[in-house]
Amino acid sequence: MRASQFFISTLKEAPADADITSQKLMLRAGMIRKLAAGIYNYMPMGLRTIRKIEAIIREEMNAAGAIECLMPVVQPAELWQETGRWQKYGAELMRVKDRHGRDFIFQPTSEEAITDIARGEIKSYRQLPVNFYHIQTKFRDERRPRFGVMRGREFTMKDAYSFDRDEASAGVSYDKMFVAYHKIFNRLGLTFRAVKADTGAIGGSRSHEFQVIADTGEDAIAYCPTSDYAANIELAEALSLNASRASPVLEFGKTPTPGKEKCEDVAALLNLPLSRTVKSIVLAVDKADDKGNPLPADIWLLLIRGDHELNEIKASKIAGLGKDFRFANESEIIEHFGCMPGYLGPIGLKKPVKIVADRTVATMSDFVSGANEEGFHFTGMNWARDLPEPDFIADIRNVVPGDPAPDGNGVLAIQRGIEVGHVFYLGTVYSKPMNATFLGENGKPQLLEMGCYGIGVTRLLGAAIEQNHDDKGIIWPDAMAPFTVAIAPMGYDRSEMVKTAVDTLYSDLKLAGVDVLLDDRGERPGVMLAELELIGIPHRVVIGERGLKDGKVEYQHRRDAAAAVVDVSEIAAFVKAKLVAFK
RNA sequence: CGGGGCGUAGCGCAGCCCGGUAGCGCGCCUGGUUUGGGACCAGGAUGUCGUAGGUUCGAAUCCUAUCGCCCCGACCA
Repeated sequence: MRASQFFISTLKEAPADADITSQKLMLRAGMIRKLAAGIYNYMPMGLRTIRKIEAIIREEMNAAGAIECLMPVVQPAELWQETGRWQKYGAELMRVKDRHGRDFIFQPTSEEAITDIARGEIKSYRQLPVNFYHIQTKFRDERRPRFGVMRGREFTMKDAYSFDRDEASAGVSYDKMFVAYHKIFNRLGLTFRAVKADTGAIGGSRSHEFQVIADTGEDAIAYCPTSDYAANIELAEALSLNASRASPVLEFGKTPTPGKEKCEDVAALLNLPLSRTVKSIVLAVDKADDKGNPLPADIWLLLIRGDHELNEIKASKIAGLGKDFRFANESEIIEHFGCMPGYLGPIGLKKPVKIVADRTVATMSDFVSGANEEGFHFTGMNWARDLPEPDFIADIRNVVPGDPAPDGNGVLAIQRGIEVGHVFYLGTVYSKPMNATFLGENGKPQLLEMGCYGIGVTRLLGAAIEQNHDDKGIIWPDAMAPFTVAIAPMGYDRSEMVKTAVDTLYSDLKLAGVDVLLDDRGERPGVMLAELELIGIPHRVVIGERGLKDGKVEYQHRRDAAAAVVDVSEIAAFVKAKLVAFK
């Protein structure tokens, strides 16, 4: 492609409403333009990258036996009412009425539509297994769109849905996708990690997220460098840090701690490590009588070691506490503890509360906790001796670096990631309400076993940039780059020597099928080079009279600190040898 | 949805407090000189100051409403 025949539109300064690096760079490089909050135009440069990502996804999905189809963006409400998601999905589901007043939605995902296809078309076990996918525009009316294309409202997603005769077969389908996803993200040239993920309301055990590693990621990943354990921190299991509970050594006592409301302050005052303190977190679960009138909320006390953090997802899995807990308000706390937050603890309650101790807390001895009296903490507290054993012992904290790995093969480390893919075993969650059945070998109808598999195509652009950029701009992996090679002529229109060398290389690379951009716009060198770097084309050849006099041109990878001088006669072969596609 | 902030030229911003001819940098257009790291000189174009009301002789500026956008949080997965 000649740049003069293409559309390059860069910005020296990023628009003020861009917040993160990838969004700023995509705007500056002219890949996207914002149309509304969370809604973007994809400019020619950006679309080239999207198409490259899609092509790789298609190839690998097809290779894994999935079959492409295309479901509409606008779907009738009835399907969503069948599964109950018309209500459950909430305001994030974009609803629209047609001219007759009939309800439709903009698809945020396509389980309903594909299940409707499946129940109509799949009649026999002989048609199974089958996996359909499409690459289609999604719309989720996010409360707060942000991070550019990484959390937009409109985005492109590849979503695949597998149908199987039984759970064992569904597991095979799942594993195929798991492998295909590794191939896709490897081919895209990204550093990523497949991590165990929370299965949320759907339940079940099979769910993995594919996280692109980047410090700016929204998700925290716990992994074990010496084994293959990796999980989203929401899910990563925290073992007790004490092998067993040590025998009490200290006397139980009350210590004045005026003004020391945080564990850190109390530990400092008492000259104890933070790991000897226990913090109290008070949660409430609202109750109502048969008529829906509110009753006093159930109050729960969660105990976490002073240097740990509550994991709300884990807490929500405690029987009785459930998903609908909230933090208790001040009056509830005073009513049950007789004290304001800051000095709360499990001893000396005014009213009974349910006490949950984190696994580590349950094995602590001689610990420090609030005395339920302003300005005082208890020290030398011991389970059984000074207070009853906790009602519940559970894993309710986030793992921290250095924790033992749950698989017993080392210690955990934590890094941040951007979720770009998710594979999920669904079971019959959708086939059941929609009555999607097939006839089994026994001639009887059975529910289809399903799995779903998503890849955020447009989010991948942002994730790749978050992972691969420097202060000059984007550094695309070869497979995603809008152009793989840039030729930067110094004086294309002024020097016959330059023009000849440039044109020769350009046609040679084009003939070889390389995606090459010839910058023939006549920009000054500084502008041209700065823009090519901003756009992030990974390979660049600079050709000017200065070098050609000695028969030399320059090659530089976007990550190289300096250019390599290459014989003009060898440059085409030299470049091809550098390309991932030719390796 | 709660809290905070911002809407002035394509982009980045000043002007607003204290009402009186709408500005700066970049970009853009024309001509010239330049051409190996975001050139220089000369000339030029571009705004219903987000929108609608109100106050006033007079509103970008003060008041009210409204829309849009951004940030933090909550929510969602």
